[in-house]
Amino acid sequence: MKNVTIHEIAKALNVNSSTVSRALNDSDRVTAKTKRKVLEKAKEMGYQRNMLASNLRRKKSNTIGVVVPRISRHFFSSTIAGIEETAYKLGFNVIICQSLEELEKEELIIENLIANRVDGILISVSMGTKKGEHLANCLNNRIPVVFFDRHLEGFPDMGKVLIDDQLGAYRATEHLIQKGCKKIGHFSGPKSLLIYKNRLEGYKMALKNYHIPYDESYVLTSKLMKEDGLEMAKKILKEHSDLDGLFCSNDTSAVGAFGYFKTIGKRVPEDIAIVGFSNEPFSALTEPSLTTIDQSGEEIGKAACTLLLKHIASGNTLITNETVILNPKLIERGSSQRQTATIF
Amino acid sequence: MKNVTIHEIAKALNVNSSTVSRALNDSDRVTAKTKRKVLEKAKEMGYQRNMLASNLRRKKSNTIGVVVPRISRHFFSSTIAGIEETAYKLGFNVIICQSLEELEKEELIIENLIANRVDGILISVSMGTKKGEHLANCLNNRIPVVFFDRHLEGFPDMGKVLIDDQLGAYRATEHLIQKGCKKIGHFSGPKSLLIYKNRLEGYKMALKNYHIPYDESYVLTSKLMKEDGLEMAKKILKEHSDLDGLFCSNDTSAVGAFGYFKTIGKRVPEDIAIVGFSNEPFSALTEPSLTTIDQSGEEIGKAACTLLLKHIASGNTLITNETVILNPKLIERGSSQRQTATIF
DNA sequence: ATAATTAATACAATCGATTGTATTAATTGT
DNA sequence: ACAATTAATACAATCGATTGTATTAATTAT
Repeated sequence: MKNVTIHEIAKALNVNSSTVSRALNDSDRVTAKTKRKVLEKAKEMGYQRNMLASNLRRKKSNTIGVVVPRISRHFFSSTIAGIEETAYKLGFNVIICQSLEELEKEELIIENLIANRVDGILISVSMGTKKGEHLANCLNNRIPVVFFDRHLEGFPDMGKVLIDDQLGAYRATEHLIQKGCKKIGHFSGPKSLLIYKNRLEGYKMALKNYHIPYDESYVLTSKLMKEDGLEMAKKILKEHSDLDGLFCSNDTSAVGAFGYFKTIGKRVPEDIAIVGFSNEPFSALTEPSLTTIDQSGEEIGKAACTLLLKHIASGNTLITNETVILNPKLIERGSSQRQTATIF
Repeated sequence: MKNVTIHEIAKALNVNSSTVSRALNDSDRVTAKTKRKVLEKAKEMGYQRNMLASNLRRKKSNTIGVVVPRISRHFFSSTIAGIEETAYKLGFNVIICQSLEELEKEELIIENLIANRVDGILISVSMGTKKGEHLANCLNNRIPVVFFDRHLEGFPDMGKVLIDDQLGAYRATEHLIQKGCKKIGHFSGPKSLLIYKNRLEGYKMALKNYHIPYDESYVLTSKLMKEDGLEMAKKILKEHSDLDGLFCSNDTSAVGAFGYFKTIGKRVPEDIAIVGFSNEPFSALTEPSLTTIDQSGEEIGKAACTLLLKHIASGNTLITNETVILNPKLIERGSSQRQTATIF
């Protein structure tokens, strides 16, 4: 069975293919009656518009490319959910690609997205991405780029959607203080990553604001795996048996600490209140459930996609350093629900 | 800056665009010297091949469409990872779409994939998908379809990659028996879904094989949320205080049961051993960690993609009911590690 | 040295939809 | 009723790459 094109329809109806095209696109240059006839015939013949041809002619693909390090990470998949929802509403398709944290693959992906003439690109760069020539190349091809979450410095012509890590950490720490904690520890991550530096800053700032002295020995650094959490919990308790609150830079390490506290009979949250960071899906499932900071991947995705589509719609006036900073949200759960110390 | 096409390159080098095209495609109809010249010029001019034009002409998009209910579910995102890896190796692009469990959206997606002339479609149908006209329509357009995980009955011309749920459940139950459990409960899901029926069957079969009488009252049914797990745990213990093993049809409900057992002082695994199903990322993080059945999304994705690409490569000889059934794997963790009862 | 063969490149049609311009048909005004 | 205007449709070029066929150049054979 041959592929049905507008030309077949035109022939069958004895009209010109341009009329068919206009009818299918609901142009006002064609009568309602003709439209009806065309639509009918199209359905009858099982016509499926060829987007390749359409896109080629219009020089628009109505498609945006999304590049993330790894699709199976919850944060990214929820980001994608947000992007998809937004794009979908405006009739855009989404091509999703994963760099697997490798610059080389990321470069290939970008090359490919350009070749496919996407209308724009959303990217959260890989850990291996130090330089951004491949991204600059997008702009050369008049394809706007918006970073979300992980971004590169020095690209003023690209939009950015970031989360305020410092604020998130501040809120987490403040929450612990408001729950009556006086001796609050902090598990930090590799200082090479900006997010962990910012979270540490937020922690410090909250302490300062509430007149709690900052003590370096309350801050431990690791890769924040579950085992690290356990080890750090052990270590911090040995040094500070009076610990009554803990703010972890991610949920995984919080779960590790959790486990250790339980084995030695410390109760959570009665003896030690815990707040994590990220709101991983499992943090609602722990016992007690884990208070944490929600980065809302969905929100980030929506914001990034909105920013990108706005610029596409504006006919690609280059994005001059437009940066959206989102506020993370505290998700209060069991691990921090201790009776507030009565002050009066 | 104008978009560079093969024609610009041709003009610049004073050759014909067909020669440029062939040079770029490394055809043997053009001299090595000319190829070199063309490649050089192409790079110099910043040429980016227009895939839309190429695909239109070749009537191939080198792209496959993937449709899943929800990208943020770990199982699906790991499936996609497997698909991507396989497709990528063979030079195929992947368009990922989510139906959000709605037939209507799924239909739109399929429509769109056909319009974009994808070379094939991989789909795990939505819960709302009862009929498959939209999928039949793919075959009408000579686009092969392969189901993975969730499939529709009555489509002999589409490939299928499934997991043997019954076997998985059998292994889970057998494992509990081998760990010395005698009174094994089972949390089942909505019986409308085949997977839960099959898991129940596997549970029964294991009991039978090991001469343990099947008792209906040891099987509870729910939607398998965390709260359901907690409730069911409470209920089953009330009726059967001698419960010493529990096989849950998913990890989430297992975590719920977990929590309840702990609050009433039942130890896991010493008093009650637990096995879940799915190997969600959080199941390695619970305390103790959860023994479970791994469905290996990656494997399924790879298998499905391989099957599809095989048929695309074969020039779309229709897939006559090729079905691949994968074996789930038992992941032994803490929640089932009790000393094996000495028999002698 | 010329015919025969092969290699290298040029020409032109094609993929299917879109769109500016031209043409014909229908409507309105006077 | 005829010109003027507007509505509806037809024509033809275009998007950029591919590919079968034709042509020219280079090589080999006789």
